[in-house]
Amino acid sequence: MTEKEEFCVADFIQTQKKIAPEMVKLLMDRYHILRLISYHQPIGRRSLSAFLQISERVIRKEVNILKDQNLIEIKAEGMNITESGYTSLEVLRSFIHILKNLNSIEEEVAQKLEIKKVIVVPGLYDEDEFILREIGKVASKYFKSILKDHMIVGVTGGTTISMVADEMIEEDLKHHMMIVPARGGLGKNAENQANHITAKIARKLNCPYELLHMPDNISKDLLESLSKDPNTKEVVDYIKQIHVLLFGIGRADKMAKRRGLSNEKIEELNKKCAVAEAFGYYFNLKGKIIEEVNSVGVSLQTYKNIKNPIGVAAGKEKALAIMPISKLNTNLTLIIDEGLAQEILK
Amino acid sequence: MTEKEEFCVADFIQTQKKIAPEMVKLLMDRYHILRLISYHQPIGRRSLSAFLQISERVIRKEVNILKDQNLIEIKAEGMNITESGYTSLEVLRSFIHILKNLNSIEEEVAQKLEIKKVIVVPGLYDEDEFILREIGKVASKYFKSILKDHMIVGVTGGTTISMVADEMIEEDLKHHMMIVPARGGLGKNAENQANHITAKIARKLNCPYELLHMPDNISKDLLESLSKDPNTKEVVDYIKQIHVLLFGIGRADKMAKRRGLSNEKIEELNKKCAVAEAFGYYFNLKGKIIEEVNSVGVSLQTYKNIKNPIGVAAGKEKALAIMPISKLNTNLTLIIDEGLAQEILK
DNA sequence: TCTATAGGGACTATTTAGGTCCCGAAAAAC
DNA sequence: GTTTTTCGGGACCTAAATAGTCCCTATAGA
Repeated sequence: MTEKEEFCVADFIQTQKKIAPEMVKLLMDRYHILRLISYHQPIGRRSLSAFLQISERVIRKEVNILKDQNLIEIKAEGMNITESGYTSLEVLRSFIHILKNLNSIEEEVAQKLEIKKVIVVPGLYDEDEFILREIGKVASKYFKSILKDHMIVGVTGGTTISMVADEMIEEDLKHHMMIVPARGGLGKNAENQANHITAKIARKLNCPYELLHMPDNISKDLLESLSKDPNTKEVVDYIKQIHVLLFGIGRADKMAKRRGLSNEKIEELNKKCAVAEAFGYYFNLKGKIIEEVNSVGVSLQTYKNIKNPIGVAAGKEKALAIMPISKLNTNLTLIIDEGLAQEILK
Repeated sequence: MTEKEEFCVADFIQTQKKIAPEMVKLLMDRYHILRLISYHQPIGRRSLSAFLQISERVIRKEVNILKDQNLIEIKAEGMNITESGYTSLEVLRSFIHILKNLNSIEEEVAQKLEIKKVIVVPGLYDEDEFILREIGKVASKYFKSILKDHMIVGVTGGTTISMVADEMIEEDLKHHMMIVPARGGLGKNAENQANHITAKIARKLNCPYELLHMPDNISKDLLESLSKDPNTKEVVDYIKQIHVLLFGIGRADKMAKRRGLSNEKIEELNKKCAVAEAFGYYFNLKGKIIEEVNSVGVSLQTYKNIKNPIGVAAGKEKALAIMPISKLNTNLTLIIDEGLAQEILK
């Protein structure tokens, strides 16, 4: 969809919003119902009602309409979304985007943070954890759209980026790319390791990939000796040439905990007003480096030169962390949920 | 709006139709109300209710919503449409077009008649005479869109084409065109004369024009002597070079009456199954010429060579007349109302 | 000045939407 | 194989929104 087309569709939707304002709520409600069914299928009336805080009777009415339109199937074991329902959901996503005027919010955020592009996903992650899946869908779509031949792609870890990988639709792009983890191992959850995500994305896009077999948090001596390992060296060389970096944005406090820093260290970071963590650096609100951890991953200098950094984040609590990160590289594309976008604009 | 864009908008509308089917009636009703207000303003609740066959109470509710959206203004003397209302109406027109799937009907009609292009205007002229104004709007827009520099444009008479001229929006196209009447005087209504319409369109588009000072129906002797008149000759020469012809389509019987033919002649035409009249010729269903009237206007041969003939017609009764006319020149663009389109497809 | 038509208020009848409970069937758990 | 849970759907009643009706006052045009 080009910009101009979207504008034209926007005209239609704005006019409709004027002449039939009731429709907004109607569409949103049904969208939410359909979306939830697609996530939890097969699901029953009562569970839906509990999730959405809409009375069972109303759910029943709405669901019957969706059934009449062949968007869902109702069986004894619950409701399932149909093929037609899936495609409608896809279209509705853009619909809601325009309906909520998220385009202008995107522009505002981009302007405030002085970065290239912002994509806002409708919904509040803080109130609905499933928004993370939406973000994953949108981010993976955008990520795939900017991939080109012979690109070197880096990915970090974290639940958010893990979701991006999960929601990525398999597709053989036929590009000669290389996907590498942008940082070492961190924390205990195997699913959210950069290595694991790297492999998952590479499998979905049918791409070659390399893994980084070392912890993220590492002593200087060990870092040097490991760097002599030819395999590690290869990956580190790739990292230095990354064209596209898909990364999650972390709060300083939470990352410090996950890294297992000592309580004194955490206290110190707090005192110095560290709000964000990225690539082994801790930043204060103004983007100043407060603490630096030895890391084999992307260095600050490398990051600053990346052509296409894609930051993904969900939840209001990330607002402060985003501020300094966006100061590092103006090429940044940020993919966030609506709640976070509102928080940033405050 | 390009084809591709329309397709995209159509996607949105079809999806919306699925997920919120109630919206169709809602939009249509409000569109009709808004349209009627724009035609009759200032108009009151009760008159609107009588026109639309909707109870006064319902009109009142709908009208209040339109007022809340600033689409209309309500004063003591009646309701008036606002600027915002006008632009919404414009967008809604295309909206309804897609909603009713008129694109596919247009294609069907074009295929059946084997002509270049068909534009179907939503609504039934036979049930709502104001549809003629809609047709006028659409036809004048299309007419203007194909005009180019140095074109010679011909226009015929009739109520339909007169409406096209009325609804044409003034605009100085800066083209060096020449507008001429495509036929002589006919009948008694001054407003509907080709001359009058020619002058009106020329004034709206700020173009030079010529008039044809002679009756359409003329004896051979008189035709020859008048043709020697230098002014007449000039116009006749223009007519032979017409690039764009804007013409109405007439039923044989009605045109015969308007021409003032004798009852015997009319009877004769009836016997020979004349259904259509154009440029002084009477045709049967198969496109065969049944009767030829001496005429200074566009000859059959001239018509067949016109690059851009635009035929405009409203009402089911024109269906049979359209058949033979469309056989004469495959470049024909036909602009008709929905009811007539349905009739043609029967 | 009179009359026709305007919008708006108010009350009532009617329809529709929503809350609640129950039932039999079918999975799921045991 | 049996029990338990969860499913959709039917039934019924109340609350609420919607629509019908009538009346009033203001205003524009004859």
